[in-house]
Amino acid sequence: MHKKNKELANIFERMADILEFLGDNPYRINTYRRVANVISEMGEDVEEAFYSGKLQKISGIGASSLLKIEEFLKTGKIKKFEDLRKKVPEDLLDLMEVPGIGPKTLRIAYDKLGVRSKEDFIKVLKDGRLARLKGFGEKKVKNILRGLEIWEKSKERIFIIEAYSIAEDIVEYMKDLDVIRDISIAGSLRRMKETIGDIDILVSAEKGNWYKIHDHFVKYPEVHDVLLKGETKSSIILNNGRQVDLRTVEPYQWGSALQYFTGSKEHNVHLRDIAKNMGYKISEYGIFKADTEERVGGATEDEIYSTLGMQTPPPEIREDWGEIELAMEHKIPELVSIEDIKGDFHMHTNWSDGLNTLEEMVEECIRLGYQYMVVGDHSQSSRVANGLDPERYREQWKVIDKLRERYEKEGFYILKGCEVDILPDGSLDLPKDILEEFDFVVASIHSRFSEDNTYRILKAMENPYVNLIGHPTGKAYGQREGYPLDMDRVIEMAKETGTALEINTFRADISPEYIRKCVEKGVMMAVVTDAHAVTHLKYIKVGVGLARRGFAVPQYILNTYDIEGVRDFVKRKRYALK
DNA sequence: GCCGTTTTCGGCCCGACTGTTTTCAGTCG
Repeated sequence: MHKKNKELANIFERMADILEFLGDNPYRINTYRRVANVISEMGEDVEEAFYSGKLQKISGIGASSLLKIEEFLKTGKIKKFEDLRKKVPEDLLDLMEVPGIGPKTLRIAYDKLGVRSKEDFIKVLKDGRLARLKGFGEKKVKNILRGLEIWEKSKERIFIIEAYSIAEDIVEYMKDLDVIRDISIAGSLRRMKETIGDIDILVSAEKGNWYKIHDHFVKYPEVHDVLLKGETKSSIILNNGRQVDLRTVEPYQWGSALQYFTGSKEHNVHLRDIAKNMGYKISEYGIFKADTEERVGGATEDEIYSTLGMQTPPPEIREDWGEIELAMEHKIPELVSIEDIKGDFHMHTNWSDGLNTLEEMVEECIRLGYQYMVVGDHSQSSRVANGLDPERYREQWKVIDKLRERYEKEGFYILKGCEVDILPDGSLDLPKDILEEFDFVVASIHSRFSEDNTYRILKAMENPYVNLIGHPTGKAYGQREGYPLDMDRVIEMAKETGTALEINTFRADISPEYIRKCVEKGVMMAVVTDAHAVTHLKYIKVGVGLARRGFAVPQYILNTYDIEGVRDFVKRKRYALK
């Protein structure tokens, strides 16, 4: 994220916390949070947006916020924030994030027990002084202490792939019960957000079976702690520290509940606003006429949206970043889907740093229903990854040729490829004579991660044999921020040279905003797993989710083309640039 | 603090769960 966006968003978030502690108007507090959210999610530099006048047009950011933003951009500070922060100890604001602790609790501890720091607060929890106050008690204190433990453990959000596999396991476990009618992942995970807070799972069943379902849920073998257990909602903490929420609804409420719990919050707020203006009311129980309370739908998500005269936006784009307006005009295109994917362009075998053999990778690709795959082991300068020199690539090709004899009869194609290093000067780690023998070449940067690498990528794209730029931004989730990069120039050059850009499932290194830009400019992209093991390959559906968040249509996703289309793509660039 | 083809003032989502309560307050999503 752009640095100033982050700073500004934090300030607005902080001001909201302070105002909440002070007992200010909740709607003002909500506004501050909304502003923080818009700034952090807008995907472009807040300073540029301010001076281009774009920021002024965004609904939810009014005159007063704009003044504060301007003040920050000019002076680096906001006076109102400086004044406010003197009124509340920093420590107490941090504690507001802890599950079970809210502003009212802290305020009482502050006023009645003189609590000024985290240590003070833990002390009054443990010595029983808080428990003796009116409205408090043993259990409340115990809950807060447990909340503190959980908070320490899971401060960060989880990467989508980890969340996805946890959620899939639980869904499988829940399916043991035959009384469940529908079950789905909801929340930010269904929206395929790059990082996930809590995992939400939604179930529909006849009301009489709800108790049984929640009972089964809290007995999941990986449960460390049960936060709450009810007839409609339960929450558990797993041994790995992750929280999972389960909700139950009646089958006739399935669509409205799924819509509601998928969010995003911003999408739902906007949608409810539209519904209200049209004389409807939406809740997790259905869509109702506002005046008569008559229920007009809610069994499916489509019933909700179509009642409002809208297309149903795919979950991945429900972020209130323009999808609602498009849905009203019925202009959301058919986005790329997992069914469109005919192959994977980037994976490693045990010839370099992969875990599995070539044949094992082939078998899994066939199991996934692919028509082709690109074997893309590292090149020689990636020594830690056991990169291949030309001689070893040629040996690997002999193995591939053998496998081809067997599989091409079945209509499955193994493409000879590589992930060639882009060297510091932008040249490639392999000579021309071998490059031209590959069917498909991925080129990536694996060194000098802190420098501006724009020129290296631009130069690599000018090479007629480079078909795909691997993890273009260099970001590796949880390990590394990306290197400084002029992504707009990269996108332009990709268009000019006929090179594709990678949507890398395990790194999530290209943001939805840039994917959207690629689609607008007509730049080809490829969804890849960058799999280093057989078990990684199936997560391509997460990569497709990331692509969908960027409004990617099949036309600009290379995996949707058949083997001939892929070969044409490679040929076109070679002819054009040679 | 923000917004307005009903409004420039008066709304802004609201229901579930828990704990401490005898009817509700705080927190969460």
